[in-house]
Amino acid sequence: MSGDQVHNDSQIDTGSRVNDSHRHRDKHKDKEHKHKDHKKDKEREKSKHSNSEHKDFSEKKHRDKDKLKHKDGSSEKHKHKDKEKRKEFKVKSPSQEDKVKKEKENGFSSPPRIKAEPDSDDYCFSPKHEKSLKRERDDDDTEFKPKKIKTEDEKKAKKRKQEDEDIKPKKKTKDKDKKEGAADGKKKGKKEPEEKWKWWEEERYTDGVKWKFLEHKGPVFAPPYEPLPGNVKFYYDGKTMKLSSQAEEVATFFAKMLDHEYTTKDIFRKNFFKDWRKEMTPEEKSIITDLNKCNFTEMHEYFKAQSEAKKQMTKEEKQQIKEENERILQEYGYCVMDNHKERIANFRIEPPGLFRGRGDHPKMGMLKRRIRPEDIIINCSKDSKVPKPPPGTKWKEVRHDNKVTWLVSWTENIQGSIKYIMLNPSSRIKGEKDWQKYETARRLKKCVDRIRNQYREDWKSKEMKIRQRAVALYFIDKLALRAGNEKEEGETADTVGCCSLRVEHIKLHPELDGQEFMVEFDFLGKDSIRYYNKVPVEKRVFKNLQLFMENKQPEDDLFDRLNTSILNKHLQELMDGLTAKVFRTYNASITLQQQLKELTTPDENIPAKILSYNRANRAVAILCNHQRAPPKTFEKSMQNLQSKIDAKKDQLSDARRELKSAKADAKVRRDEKSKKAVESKKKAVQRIEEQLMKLEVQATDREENKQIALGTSKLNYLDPRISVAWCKKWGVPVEKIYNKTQREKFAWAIDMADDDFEF
DNA sequence: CGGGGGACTTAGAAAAACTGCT
DNA sequence: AGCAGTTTTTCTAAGTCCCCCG
Repeated sequence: MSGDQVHNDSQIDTGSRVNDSHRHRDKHKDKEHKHKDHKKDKEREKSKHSNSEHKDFSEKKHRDKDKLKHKDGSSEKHKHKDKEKRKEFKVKSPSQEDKVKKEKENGFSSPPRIKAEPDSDDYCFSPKHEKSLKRERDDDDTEFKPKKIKTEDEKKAKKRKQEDEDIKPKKKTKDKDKKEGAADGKKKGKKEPEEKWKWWEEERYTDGVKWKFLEHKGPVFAPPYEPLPGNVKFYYDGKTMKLSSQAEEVATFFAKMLDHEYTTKDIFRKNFFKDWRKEMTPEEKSIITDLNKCNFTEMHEYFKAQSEAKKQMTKEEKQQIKEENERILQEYGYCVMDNHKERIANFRIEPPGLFRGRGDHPKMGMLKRRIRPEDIIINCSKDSKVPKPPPGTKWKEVRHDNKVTWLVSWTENIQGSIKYIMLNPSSRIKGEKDWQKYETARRLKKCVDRIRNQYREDWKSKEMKIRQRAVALYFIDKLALRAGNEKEEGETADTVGCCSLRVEHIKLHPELDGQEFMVEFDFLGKDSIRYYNKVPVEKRVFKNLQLFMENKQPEDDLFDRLNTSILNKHLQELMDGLTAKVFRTYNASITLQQQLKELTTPDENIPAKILSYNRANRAVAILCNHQRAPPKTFEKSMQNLQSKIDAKKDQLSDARRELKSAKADAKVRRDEKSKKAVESKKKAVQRIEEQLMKLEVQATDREENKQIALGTSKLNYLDPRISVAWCKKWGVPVEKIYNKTQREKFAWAIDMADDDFEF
């Protein structure tokens, strides 16, 4: 952990980093000039500049010189094709695999080190289970009731428990009833008393198998299109025009978005119009030739009125809708996987609409078409009840693939990618993976010093490729950059990650703001969020960057001999399971842990502790560049808070004044009653002071959080056990840190982390 | 070995739900 | 009760990484 400090210092700060240019849709627009042929350019560049590249690597010349050689070089690592080891859960050849798997922490093979409990040993599997898939769907080994046993769960460990509440997959049958949801109608009041299934105390599948039994009801489709009432007109070129249902539907998509800025964007309009015309009848097509002559305002008004009306609905009506939703949730929102009822994340098929990518997306405005049953692939187990397609339709395919976790998939028409319906984060299948992710990051912690030393050595390598790899890895480690896969030109917004950085994305300053060897980063990352940062780097890195940039055009790749696949292959050799993103997880979690240590003051009250927690969380969010648009109501809400604070201050001075006079009074009168009065005034002052403090803390927290999004890191990067341990250590209720959903997702951590957990 | 497909994680915005007033 | 403000949930785009194929 000591080794981390070095890094952490630089990682934390970054006050300068978040700037107000939240998302730069346009910023790079001009330079976005034809990267079209960028890829080819790159090749060209390589040969063109090959000389310069070599000058430093004299004896390597022949090696680097021509691409052929170059390729050989890379093929070295290629031989490690036997990433079998990585594939721990894959079907393995029994022999060599065994030793490998030993190392696996939550790795689905070795006895889970879970609570590191001494007594859990006897529960370690005897080798024989080993390849057997545990978790048969023995419908009834219910016997055992996992009670709350926290510490002495030795016993629980040995047997697999089965939650009483979980259903018996077999018998569940067609109870479409489910009115129970509606029955005890009173919102959250429902009973939820059942014991939760502790999947983390069970054995895991060791081979690629993800489940043995899977049954579900299939997806919920988007409601069919309801044509507009006759009085809502569309006008073309000033004249009213009745559209065919098909064309009208697409028109409504546009009409609904009318007050969005992007309906004014050229690309959006162009893409929309093109796709809209495809939906028109030949007549419509011949008439409607110019989007600018289309008038959607009546439609737009109509939808506004609709949503207004919806808000005005009576309580009863709203309640009814709510109940209907609950019914659908009960019917379609759950599946049975291996004896347990699990929540599905997104059981509704995405409705049709106009695609809006993030940032400057070349496909914005295109029509996202309606998904029909014929587009849907169902995945479930052979012995389950296969979901029925809506009457008169069929599924595209029903398959039974238990090597994947999805229940439903379809191909989306904008990018041609596959979309899935999968389980909720609270499910076993997601939770195990999440847990495993943090275990991998903790393994990195054990060898990160070695890896850092190695890449520092590699900065001096004679091979260009290795130097590039080493510098890129340094950025990934120090700055928590994403790997940066290459993307297809023209298919998506122009964003980059580490390996895909271009020369134009960094500036070198031999000296800046009084510091030497500064690198200024400015690029659009995932979701077109701008990354802007000025960092001092080591001299060697700086020199290398100069070298990499020599004789290149701004639009050339900075690391022209590197890509994520090369990098990850290398990482895989350094540590089993290591990939670029593990560094983000590791650095995020270790930063949280270290910041919590640093910021928590033992005798502070709970609100102050929570502020410290949020600050630690914030340090991570800044490191990972998790930004958000400042809430529209931010200024106002800040003002409100401030006036609350002012009011509270007034109240406080009033209370103090009263206390004073009560004291004086007591001094004079010296009776019991006045003494009591003093006491109560004192209490009041104290109470108000506390309230004031709370408000002030809140204000600070909010201000500091203006454009920082904490959620992403909390949900995806911070080992929840660190937070849970911190809560336990300082007596902060875990609900203060995690809301209900989050507690469900992190149930495993809440259950297993003690106050002394160390990442 | 490079390109593409596939599966799964990570991401911020928007919608919906909730809360605490007045 | 209606709201304004805040928090939670939903939504789905956009990444990562692996595998397979030719």
